[in-house]
Amino acid sequence: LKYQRVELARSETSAAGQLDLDGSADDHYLDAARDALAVERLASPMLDLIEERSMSWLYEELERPLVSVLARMEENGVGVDVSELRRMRDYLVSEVNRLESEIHLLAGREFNVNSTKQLREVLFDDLGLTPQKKTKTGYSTDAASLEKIRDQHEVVALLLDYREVEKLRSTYGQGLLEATDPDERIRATFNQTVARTGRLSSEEPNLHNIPVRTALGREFRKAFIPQQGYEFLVADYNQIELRVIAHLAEDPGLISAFEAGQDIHNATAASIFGVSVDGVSAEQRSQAKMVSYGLAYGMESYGLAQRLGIATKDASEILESYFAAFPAVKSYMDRIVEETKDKGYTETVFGRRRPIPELSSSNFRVRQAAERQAMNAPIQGLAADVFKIALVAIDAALEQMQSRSRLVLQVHDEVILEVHPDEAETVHELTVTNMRGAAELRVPLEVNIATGPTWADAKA
DNA sequence: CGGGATGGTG
DNA sequence: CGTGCACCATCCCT
Repeated sequence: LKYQRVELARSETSAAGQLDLDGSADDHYLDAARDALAVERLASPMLDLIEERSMSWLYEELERPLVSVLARMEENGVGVDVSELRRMRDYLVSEVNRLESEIHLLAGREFNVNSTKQLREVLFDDLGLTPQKKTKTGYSTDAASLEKIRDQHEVVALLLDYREVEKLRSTYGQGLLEATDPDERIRATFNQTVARTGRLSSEEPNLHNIPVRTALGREFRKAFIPQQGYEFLVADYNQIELRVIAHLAEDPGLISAFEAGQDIHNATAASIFGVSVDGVSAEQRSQAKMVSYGLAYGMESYGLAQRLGIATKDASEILESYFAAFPAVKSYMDRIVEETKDKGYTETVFGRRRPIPELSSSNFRVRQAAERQAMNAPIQGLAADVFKIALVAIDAALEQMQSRSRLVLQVHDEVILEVHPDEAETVHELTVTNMRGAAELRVPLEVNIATGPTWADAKA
């Protein structure tokens, strides 16, 4: 147990024995006593460090108040419709069984479909299909690789279906039921000090990755419900990371698109492909979306090509067009990498730091990964700051009005409340106001908001 | 137990 | 040559 200038040696724990009044010494008490001692010893030097690094606002006004907000959310938990969950699990179990049998039939033998090792043998040895990329242990069987050999054998499409259904069955069907308390609520742990960018994370269970992209997966959101007589209110930031990029890069084109309230992906596509905003095709909009998000993470033409299913050369042209249309974004990315190299860490306007020492690595790959982190951390970090400010403010506003409505979930840029009908209008209003007003960026913050009887229904 | 592969979210 | 950030859970396998 060691931190900076303070070290609490193992021997110190013997002093904790003094708390053991009845003599029935127990590891549990020793641990608690050691924790208490550690806090006592660490508080002062750590507060000094916070002050020294000008992080007092971040700590006193944001992170510390957030502790009790998250504690309340954890304690409340979120309601689930257990019979709906069971129905889904049962359906998924039967589908998995059906697909497994069909796969065994087509493969010509029984094997564990969940074992990549066995699956590899079946696909590439028995059936002689064409391997795509490699992993550390052999040929890859991931979805992208299977997609490329879909036409070589009819079992491949079934495998892709199987993977989707088995994922939903195990992680969500079975997993969420096992995580449900007797009062039919799920209580996750929200970690405040795990994600290096300042985001929150959720574990046991992870409520930050409940499916939404496929129709079948999205069904799980129907099982998340408010307490009897209440309604869900879901509010999320519209394009917060792209707005943060516009803010940080001070890019005139991005800023004016957001100020004009344009559909940002349409506007981006129009700029990249040199067409009018009305003349953007669905494919162009979709490609523009991939470019916008990809670049926030330092994606290169190869990666873009993989995701768009086009030639690297074409992807490279699209990227060039993007940076030509939004030149400030390019210079911002270059600038932030250099700055981070000098300082050794990235920093958000609210003072949140992320050290990135690997920027000086002699290993090219490590250094390149570090550069991408340096590009991404200020963006994801500032978005996280803004979101946390809103969360604390919403909670304070609810507290102040002695509300019966309460926060039950948050997912990076989205908050979910269960709202008492009498408070619907007030809570709607305070949620939007506090989210929009969380920070003053060079572009407006917009919030989508909707209500409904389940998480699935509360989508605008 | 822990690493690797895979895949779910923002 | 390798190729997008941040997480967490499940399953296999050693």
